[in-house]
Amino acid sequence: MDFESAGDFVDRARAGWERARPALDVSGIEVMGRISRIGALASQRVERDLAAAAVSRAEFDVLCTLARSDRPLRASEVTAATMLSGASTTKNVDRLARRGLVERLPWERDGRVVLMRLTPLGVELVNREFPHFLDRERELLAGLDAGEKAQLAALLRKVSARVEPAG
Amino acid sequence: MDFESAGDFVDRARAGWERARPALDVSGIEVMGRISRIGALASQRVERDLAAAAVSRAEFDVLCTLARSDRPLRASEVTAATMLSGASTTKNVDRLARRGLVERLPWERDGRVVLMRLTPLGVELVNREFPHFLDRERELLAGLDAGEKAQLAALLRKVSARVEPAG
DNA sequence: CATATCTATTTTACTAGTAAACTATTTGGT
DNA sequence: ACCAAATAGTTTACTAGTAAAATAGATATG
Repeated sequence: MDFESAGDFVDRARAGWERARPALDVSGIEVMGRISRIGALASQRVERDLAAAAVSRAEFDVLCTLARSDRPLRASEVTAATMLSGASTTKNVDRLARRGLVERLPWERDGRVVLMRLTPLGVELVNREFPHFLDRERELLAGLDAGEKAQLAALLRKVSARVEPAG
Repeated sequence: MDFESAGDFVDRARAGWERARPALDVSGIEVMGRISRIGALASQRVERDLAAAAVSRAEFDVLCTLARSDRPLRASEVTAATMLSGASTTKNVDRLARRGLVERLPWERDGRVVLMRLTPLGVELVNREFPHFLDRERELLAGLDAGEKAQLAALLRKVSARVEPAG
């Protein structure tokens, strides 16, 4: 097998390390290096797709989090789902609320809490854009057959279980 | 199998979508959703580890890119490896050069090009920190045996081949 | 051999994200 | 009931990243 032609970014990085630091076992980057790289590339593509709807990736994450919930969510629940800081949630929701895509509600049981939910306009945006998002994700995985996708998902779930803060 | 207890973040997201939008096939998120989530969590951990050396993740990426190369690299080559913009490379290298970890060289064959390489101090930092980085990556994958890691790496390489811009 | 065009990097002006301080509210101890 | 401590969210002050303009050098064409 021709090394250069078969190699992706991580194969090249690994070859570099093995030449530069032969004593180190760098095999660990085979998995995490690819996860970082694929994640970053996928994120860029999705961001470009979403430009049409004039929402950022982070804003879309907020919208999707609310869209798949069967009840209004607290700001802190949205923060946990999006992996951004609480301050970012405030900013993103401010912007989305100004555009009429999301609304804030008080919670009668605790005045500190702010509940958030999609407006009809927000629901409409998600109904329009989320299918395109799914198409893009399917396209990124088009090199794998159904069995490989299932295997990959199962292995990643196993990693996820260990990496998730509360898991 | 108890659904709630087995689920990671993506299992919960998928269950939400299946309740909220039963008509959509959201199985695509099983892979890309986990890649994004694991990537973001891993990135946070690594960033925290690197705080000890007072370098950011992005700066460490620059240092590692130079460390594994057998020749000085152009600014544009560093940019391609780090997945950030050219403007970011300038900023990161400015900071690293100010700290004496990296140096810029002119290239006699083309005056527009800037070559970059580690200083001895930069080499030292990578020699000290890169092993910790590898330890962290190994720890994140501790839930998998060697065969599973190899399988996961192979499947990710297949995705990578399709997603890489020039692949 | 000009000079227009292209290319590599840096600079500028701006946006997004964050940690820490702040505000408002609740809770628990007495 | 009162007040200290804890909690939820927002604001502030700052940093990192970017797109587009600017700079400087190379290349090609008449």
